[in-house]
Amino acid sequence: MSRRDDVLKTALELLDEVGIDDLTVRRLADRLGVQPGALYRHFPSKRALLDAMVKQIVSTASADPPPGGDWADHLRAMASSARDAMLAYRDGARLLATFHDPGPAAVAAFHRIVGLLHAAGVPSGTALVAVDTVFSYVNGFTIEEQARRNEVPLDRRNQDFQAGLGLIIAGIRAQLT
Amino acid sequence: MSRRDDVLKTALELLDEVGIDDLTVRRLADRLGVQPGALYRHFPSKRALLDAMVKQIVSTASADPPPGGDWADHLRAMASSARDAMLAYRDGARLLATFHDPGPAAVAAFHRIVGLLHAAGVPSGTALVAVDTVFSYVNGFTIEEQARRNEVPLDRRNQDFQAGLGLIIAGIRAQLT
DNA sequence: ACCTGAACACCGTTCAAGT
DNA sequence: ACCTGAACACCGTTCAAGT
Repeated sequence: MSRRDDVLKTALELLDEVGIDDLTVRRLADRLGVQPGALYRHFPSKRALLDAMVKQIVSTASADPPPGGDWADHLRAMASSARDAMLAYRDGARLLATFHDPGPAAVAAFHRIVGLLHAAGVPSGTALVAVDTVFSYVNGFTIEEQARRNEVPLDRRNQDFQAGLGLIIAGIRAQLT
Repeated sequence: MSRRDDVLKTALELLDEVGIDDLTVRRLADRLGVQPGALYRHFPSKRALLDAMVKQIVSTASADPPPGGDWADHLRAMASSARDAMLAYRDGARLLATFHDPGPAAVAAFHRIVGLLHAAGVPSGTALVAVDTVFSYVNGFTIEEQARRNEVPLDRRNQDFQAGLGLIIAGIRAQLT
């Protein structure tokens, strides 16, 4: 574990404790027992640190499809996995939303699920819209649930999330030839 | 026009020019030709100013349903109107996402459209999920399109937005009794 | 009623210098 | 390689004092 990884790990812990608005270079330095300027030996800027945090969070969203599932199962698994990754840290969804530039793994996963829908009978244009729509929904839903922290119990939020997802999947199913 | 309204109007102009990350009390004071502390005569905090900006933006989202339209037309009109309100200012969606204490007008509009779906044959639980899903989608979509500024032409974004919305509406339609 | 002047406790960032 | 010390240009906020 390099010092850089140590800084990154501590930054994620701090994010989870204080939220993104109070995630400060100086606070992070304090927690590491170091002067603020010392962090710039490991990351060229705060933005670069945030990017590394995003990359770390995104990497936890496993893209493994459930074996034997149909396209709807894959779509549900992918959406749930994305949401879970964001929920793992306080303000995770907001952090990812400000970030632009999906990594090659995310792009690959995106195209794979689009191909799956196409193979299942959805016109490829519609398949693209469908996957985009699901991700807009996941991001919007998760940002909102994290904004209202603990206001609604997790069980209920999970239920609502699946219900909305089911609605979109029903809409996709209606486009099947 | 009170001085408070003048400050609010200038704040919205500044937001549109520099974005929410560079919207600063000091910059705003500078533009108003005033010392930073003077703004606290009109708003108790920056957060209160942002809240007022949100309220102003939300108020432009007209809740008038199109005359003679069915529930799908109403839902489309409401979703488009919400998106248009956010698009009116740079980072509008992000600004609304961080706060979004829905005013009584928004709550009323929400319940009205839920009632419409219910009257059209959607079970009331499903109607609630449907409207929530549409708003999660609208927020997620608009945050993303504003994050990638000008990368995609507006015509294309409008098309994509309507396509995704159509998918969700098709899903709702599939739940009609 | 509205603003100034001046302070306070913060912020991200840079860089010569130390080990 | 990693960090200190010290500075720089910024933040939001407060408040006595002016008009």
